[in-house]
Amino acid sequence: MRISDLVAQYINDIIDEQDGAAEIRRNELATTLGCVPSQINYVITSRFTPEQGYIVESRRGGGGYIRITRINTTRSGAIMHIVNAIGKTLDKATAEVMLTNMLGREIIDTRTARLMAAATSERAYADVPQQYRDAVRAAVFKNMLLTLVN
Amino acid sequence: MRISDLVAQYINDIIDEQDGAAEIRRNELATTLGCVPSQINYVITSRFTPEQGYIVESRRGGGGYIRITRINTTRSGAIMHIVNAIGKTLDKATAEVMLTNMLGREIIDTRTARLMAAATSERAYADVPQQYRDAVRAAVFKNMLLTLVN
DNA sequence: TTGACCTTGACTTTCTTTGACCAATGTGCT
DNA sequence: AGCACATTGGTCAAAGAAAGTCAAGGTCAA
Repeated sequence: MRISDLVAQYINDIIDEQDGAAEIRRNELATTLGCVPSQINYVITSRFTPEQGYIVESRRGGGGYIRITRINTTRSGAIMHIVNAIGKTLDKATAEVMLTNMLGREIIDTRTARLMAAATSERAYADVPQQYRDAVRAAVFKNMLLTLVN
Repeated sequence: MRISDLVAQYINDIIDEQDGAAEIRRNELATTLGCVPSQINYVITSRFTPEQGYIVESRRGGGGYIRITRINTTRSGAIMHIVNAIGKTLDKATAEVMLTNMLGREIIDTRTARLMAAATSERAYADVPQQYRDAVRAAVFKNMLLTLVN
C-alpha cells in the first residue's frame, strides 16, 4: 500500500473519530507514519481539496498545526429540506420556531439567526398590508436560507 | 498550547469582564503567566492591533500600565450612521451600493453581505405590490443592520 | 513507453520565545 | 529646583519551532 494512502486513511480516521475535523502536527504525523513531512502536504493537496469537500487551515511557527475539516453536506441538505418545507406563506411564530430549531441543530449560528430574525420580524413589515406579510416573509426567509447553501 | 495564546486569552477575559478595556501591569502579568515580559508586547503587537479593533495605551515608570481597549465604536458608529441615512424607502440599487461599501470598509463580512442582499433582493418581494417594496426593503435593511450593532 | 501519480529532501516563509539593552516616569534627598 | 535611583514599559535581534514550496527523480498501469 502506498504511503500516501496510509496518510489519507490516518487523517480520515481522525476526522471520523472526532467530529468532522482533524488537527494534526505535520512533523509529528510524518514521524509516526514514517514519511517525509512534505508528504503530508502532498496528500492534503491531492486528497483533501475543497472540491472534495474539505477545508484546510494551518499555522506555522511554534505550536503550529494543520486542521482539516470535512464540509458538512448534511447541513446543506438540511437547509434545502427546510426551504422546501416552507410554503407560499410563513408567519412570524413559525419562522421563529424554525430559527430556534436550526440553531439547536447547529445548522446556523447565533449571528445568522439574529440577522434572519430581524429580517422576518413583524416590525420590518409594518408598512406592508397584512395580507402580504406572510408571503414576503416566506420569500425573504427562503432567499436568505439559500445563501447558506454552499 | 502556546504561551502567546494564554496571554491573549487572559487579556481577552479581562476585556470581557470589565467593559471593553483591560488595564494590566506588564511585569506582573508576565510573572503570573510564567513568561518573559516582552512576550506581552509580542502578543499585543500581533493580536491586539488597531486593524483588529483595539487601541493600546501605556505608561512607563512607577504605577505604569498597559491599557487595551476594544473598539467596536467605529463599527457601531458607522452602522448607526448608515441606519440613520436610510429614509422611509430604499431601492434595490441603493441597497446594493451600501452593502458593497460596507463590505469594502470591512463593516460587514461577505456572509453577512450575501444574507442581506438576499433579504433585500427584488425576488424576495415579488409578491408585494410595487408601491410597498421599497418601504419594506428599508425596514428589513435597517432591522438587520441594527442586529449588527454591538 | 509514457503520462499520471508518488516520494524525497533542500530551501523558504511564518510565527513564537527569549534576553540584553534602552527609554520614560516617579520619588526622595539635598 | 536638580540629581540619583528605583520602577516600569519598549525595542530589537537572534534562535527556535513549525509548516510551505518546488523541482528532481521514481513507480506503475494502460
